[in-house]
Amino acid sequence: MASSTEGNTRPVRLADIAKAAGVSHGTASNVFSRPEIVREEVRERVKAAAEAMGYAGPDPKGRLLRAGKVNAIGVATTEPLSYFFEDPFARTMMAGISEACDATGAGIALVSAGNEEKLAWNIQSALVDGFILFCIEGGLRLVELTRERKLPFVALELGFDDDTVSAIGVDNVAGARLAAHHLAKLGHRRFAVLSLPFADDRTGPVSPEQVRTAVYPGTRDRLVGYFEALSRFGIDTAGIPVYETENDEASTRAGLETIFASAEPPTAILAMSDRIAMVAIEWLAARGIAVPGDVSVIGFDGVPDAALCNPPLTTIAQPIAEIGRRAARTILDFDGTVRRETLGVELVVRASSGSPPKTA
Amino acid sequence: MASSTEGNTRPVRLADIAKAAGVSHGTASNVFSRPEIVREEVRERVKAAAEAMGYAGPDPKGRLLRAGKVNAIGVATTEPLSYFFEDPFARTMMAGISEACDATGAGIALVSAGNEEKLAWNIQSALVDGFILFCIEGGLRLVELTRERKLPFVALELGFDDDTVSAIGVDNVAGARLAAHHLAKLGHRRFAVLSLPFADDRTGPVSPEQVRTAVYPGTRDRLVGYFEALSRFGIDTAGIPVYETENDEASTRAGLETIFASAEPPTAILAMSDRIAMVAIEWLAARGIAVPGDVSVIGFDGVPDAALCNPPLTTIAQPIAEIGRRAARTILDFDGTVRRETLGVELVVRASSGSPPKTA
DNA sequence: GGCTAAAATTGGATCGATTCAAAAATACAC
DNA sequence: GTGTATTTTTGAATCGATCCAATTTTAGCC
Repeated sequence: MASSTEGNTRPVRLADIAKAAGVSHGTASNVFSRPEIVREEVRERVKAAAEAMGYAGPDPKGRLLRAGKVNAIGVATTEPLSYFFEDPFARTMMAGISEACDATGAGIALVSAGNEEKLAWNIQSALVDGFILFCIEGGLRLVELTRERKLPFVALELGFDDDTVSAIGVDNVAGARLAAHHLAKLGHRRFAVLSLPFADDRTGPVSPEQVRTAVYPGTRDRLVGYFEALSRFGIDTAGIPVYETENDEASTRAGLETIFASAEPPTAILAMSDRIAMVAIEWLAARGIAVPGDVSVIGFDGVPDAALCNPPLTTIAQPIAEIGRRAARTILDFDGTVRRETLGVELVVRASSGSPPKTA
Repeated sequence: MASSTEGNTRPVRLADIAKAAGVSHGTASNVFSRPEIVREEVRERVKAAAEAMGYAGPDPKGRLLRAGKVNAIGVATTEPLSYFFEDPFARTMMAGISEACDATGAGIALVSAGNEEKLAWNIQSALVDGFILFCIEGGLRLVELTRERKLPFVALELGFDDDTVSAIGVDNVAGARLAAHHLAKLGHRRFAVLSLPFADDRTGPVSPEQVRTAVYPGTRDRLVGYFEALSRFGIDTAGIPVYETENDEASTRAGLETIFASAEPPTAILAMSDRIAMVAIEWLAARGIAVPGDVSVIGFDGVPDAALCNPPLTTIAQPIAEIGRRAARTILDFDGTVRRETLGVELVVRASSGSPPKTA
């Protein structure tokens, strides 16, 4: 109905209005991209023609090819797209990325896909100037896929061992050491670890052998840090149960069931993420186990929610938003070099950790 | 250093490897887009040439121009980009949009900008097949800007009066009626309204005159709903203080200060968003005013956080994620028609509302 | 009016691919 | 060995703009 929404046939190109206005396509182009260099009378004539023919303005598809730059950065993950809006860690990271993008006026393109094949296609065809990779599960594959594009990219979080890829993350060993040291110093001697995945698609108790061959360096480093600190307190780390979760509710609960089925349950839980820690706190509360009265819990990440849960979570805080900002800048100001940054972490003591019970 | 990251000179085009492999560019193109139709021997030769020359695969920029479809939908707002990841309402909406996009393999491009001019440019140059508009402040302008692109788009939330634009939202009048009715039925007689903006860049107490000329229909409708329901209880709506906030902490607090400075403060607060309501609850708690003992608070939206605050918030729940899903589908399955949908809302009674105090 | 400098306009080349009708190569049958 | 059917390959046309060197117009001045 309305003259503006024909919706059917619509091949109005710049060349069409150029012809209609009786000027060359060069001039027509200038009317839109550098209006100041075309004579007013001509400019108005072209604009009028554009208006009359329902021209939508220069099509960015055409401009893109010539210009080369998209002015958007892609953020990719193997998780579903909703991960970006639901996971607290991802959200905080995205807020940091957003900030850097806002500052330069760049856009953000979210890339993800259900299956491998679609993911590959989506990465190959994403219209972006570079990628930030959320290397959760399948991070290695994600890096490989992205490398094919030969665009700048930076891996987040899991410090990739591969020195040829740019990465920004934290010192996981140091952070984990801080966490374990905090609890050991409070007097704890019986620990359990609720871990992030060591490799793709695994879950369950972990043997030392499996730890050694861990695919995800971040997970491995955190465990190394825990054990290093505990060893210094004379604790036999070989006896500490390590349960691998998928950083979700179901697998964490399963881990807790296993761990607390033991004859000598732990008085302290080292959780490799705040999400795991918060599920643990909830599970313990539901079982009538006091936190930190009976069991202390420490998380890892320092997501905003951790301060709000009950009791507030003691955790190792990463500068999440800052990592995001730096990642975005790495792409935005790409200079052709590999950039690997390790940021510091911080122990944030809240109410979920305390001395072990006297009876224990 | 690494052969893959030269980063400097890199104009390897499909045509280059075609020449190197001694085939036409048509055949070279087929090797990547329809490998099954080219003879194996040739296919391998071309692939080898591509590998040798460090070809990154067909550049999507080139393909795009020919193909026409981007396979991504743009989500635009006048707020900063971080809004998508920080605001609970936006997040829930985005989760719904994500779901629909995941299902069809489409990507999401986030569009925003600090100032008007940049926003216009970003919308004009966004590489997307259509837009979903978060019409918060400046929604009208956003719609105008987007209309220029002549791509399918749908406005969210604020039921646009303009019947020529597709929109998905809820029945604000009905929802507000539900809210006011709930509180009035509990016995409340002294109300205050903490409102969303009525027009761009405003804040402060609102006169009836201003309400009538409200620019944002959503805000207006909610107020109409409140007043309608209260009138039925014989309450003089003209005496109800309406304070316009910007849906943020500062302006909401300012509103509360004003409202509770009155000689006869309200026993019930009608907040037009959960965010406002949650700030109000916090503010009241800090002043030692019991919720719902002294003052009842009801929100609007039904964001997930509302169930977790203390006390849990009574609110009017919109099917936020469903709105998002439908909006995305409207773009993805665009058929050239204007689509306007109004979804139902639901009163969710939690602990923030109760009978007014006896003394009042 | 004639001349020069400055401003505006032109139109071909380019960005990097895909498409498709026509031509060439190969396979098969007799 | 020839003719037909089938599979491959070719190369010009197209997608929609921007850029820029060359050309044409206009402006300014004597």
